[in-house]
Amino acid sequence: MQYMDFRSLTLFTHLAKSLHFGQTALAMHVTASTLSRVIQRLEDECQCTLFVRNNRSVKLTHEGKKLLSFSEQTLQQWQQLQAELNSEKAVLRGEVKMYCSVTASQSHLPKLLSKYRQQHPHVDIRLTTGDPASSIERVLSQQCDIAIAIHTEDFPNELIFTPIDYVPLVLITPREFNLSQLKDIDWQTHQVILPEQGPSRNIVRHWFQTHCIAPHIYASVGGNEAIVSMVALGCGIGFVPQVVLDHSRLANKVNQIQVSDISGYQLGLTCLKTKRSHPLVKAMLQLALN
Amino acid sequence: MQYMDFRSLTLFTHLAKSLHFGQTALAMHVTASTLSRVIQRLEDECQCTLFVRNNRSVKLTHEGKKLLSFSEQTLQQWQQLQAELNSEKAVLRGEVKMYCSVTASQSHLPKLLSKYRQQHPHVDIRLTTGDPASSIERVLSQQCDIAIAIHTEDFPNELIFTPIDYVPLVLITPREFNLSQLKDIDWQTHQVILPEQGPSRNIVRHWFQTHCIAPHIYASVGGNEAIVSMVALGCGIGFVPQVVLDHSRLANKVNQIQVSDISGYQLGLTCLKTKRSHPLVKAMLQLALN
DNA sequence: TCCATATATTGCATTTTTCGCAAAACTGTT
DNA sequence: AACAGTTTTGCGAAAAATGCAATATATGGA
Repeated sequence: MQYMDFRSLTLFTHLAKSLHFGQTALAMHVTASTLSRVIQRLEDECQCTLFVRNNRSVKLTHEGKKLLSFSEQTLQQWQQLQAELNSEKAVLRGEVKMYCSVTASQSHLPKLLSKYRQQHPHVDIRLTTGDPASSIERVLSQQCDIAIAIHTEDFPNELIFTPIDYVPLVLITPREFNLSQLKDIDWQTHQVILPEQGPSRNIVRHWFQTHCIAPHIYASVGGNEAIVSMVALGCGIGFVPQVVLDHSRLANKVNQIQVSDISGYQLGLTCLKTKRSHPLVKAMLQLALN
Repeated sequence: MQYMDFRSLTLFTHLAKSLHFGQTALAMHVTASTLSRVIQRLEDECQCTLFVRNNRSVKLTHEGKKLLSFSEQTLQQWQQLQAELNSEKAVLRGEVKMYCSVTASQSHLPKLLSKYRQQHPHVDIRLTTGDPASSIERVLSQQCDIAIAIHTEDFPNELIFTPIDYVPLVLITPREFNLSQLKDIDWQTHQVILPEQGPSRNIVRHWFQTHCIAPHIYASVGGNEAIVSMVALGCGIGFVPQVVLDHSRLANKVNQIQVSDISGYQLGLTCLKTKRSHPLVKAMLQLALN
């Protein structure tokens, strides 16, 4: 007979909100298998079912809701106690080197950094921006401590990944083409601007493939901002991440078309596993979870 | 890096009140070594000292007090939640066989049983009374599920022991001898009634030994009640457990003398380790801890 | 209806953690 | 200085947790 612990409660709490084992497992840096067993143990200890789940859906039971309320309250009090106990000691000082794409530095970074600076005003943040594809390499080579990166299937095992946001891809068309729905598009006529590299490259290629479309390629360009520019100029149509568009000055020159069955990608913070417990890094990751 | 768990909190809470590793370890069925390390882990996680301790004294720090208050509150809420979750299921039914001495059945058992019956009215309790020395044997042979027993050094490993009370020994003298202080006693003159067997036998012998006293023995008798009788009759003086005296009708025929440096014994519940998790037994043990 | 896909769970080998015993270290007392 | 009572530590054994890979199962579409 084992005892309730705060880690299990944390996992439970996250799951109770996400209602998705895979996502919670990813966010909390465990495998789905581990998460599944943690929940099983919890149910064993509470002697009741917390989630009604088949392989397709996860729902919180009445008992689960009770535990959730207990759990949230307790964890919150625990955090507060910790804060009290470490109030003096925990004035974090030092330097954190970060890396992210130009886009991310405008979209997701500001909120994160402003919170961070507010909580830890004595920490210096050295930010480098550049090609998002380099994020992982930069972290691995320790050129930076934390990077904003995209989660891929072959994500290196020695890194941890903390999700920040899910970024969908949208199809954009020149405004003057006057296209507003997916079915308006004739893939034989309209030329397409593909991403030359980066994570969206494979996603887009895969999408064309499953739809048995052989697009007329106008150009393969590097950098999502460039795709927006070319589409805005009327060269063709293309897929870009939602955030890129949201922060583009050319957004009003194009039409957005939501494509339901194209997957986006998971944006998050990444750092070396070995640095996960480093106080400055830990504080940043913690922030991303809230 | 491990996480806070409710077992650690429970151990901590007990220790914070007993301020004695050995006692807490005994009460919570772990070794002192384990307890020590649990506390170390706790301190490690809180990043502060919870107890100032050398090998002679244990004191709760300011941080310790904060954690204690958190801990008590949380554990209490947890218990309540568990009660809510299991409210229907947990109507305990069945039979528990108990064994204890006649004295204990009058002194410590009533409170325990009345609480138990109140909480679990559908549980039948079969009580057998008899020689306290047989307690352990009865439990081992499964003639009973739980017994009130005295904790000894060579307590069997396959049993668990849950303390109920510490029973001091007192020196009693016939009222007419008019003795009220230890130093009034001339061990050359006054004859002594020794327990023939039982746990107090060794304690008393040891006490005489460390004080270099070779008592004049009037008689060795079996059963503490008998000692009280003989002392009351004026045959001599002797040591008996405080509880025995408190429940004796002859208490007013003798004088009590507190002897500071004679140890008493630990009274508690005992049962087979294997039965510890049996619901009916568990409920009883739980009761003894409060 | 059957298949492809997404998702939770389980078997198993490995790693990590915990436990208890015995010995050591420490401290106040005789 | 030896002792007695307590806490702590070293260490080997046992237990628990974890990740990977395989399995089971439900859902939606061809």
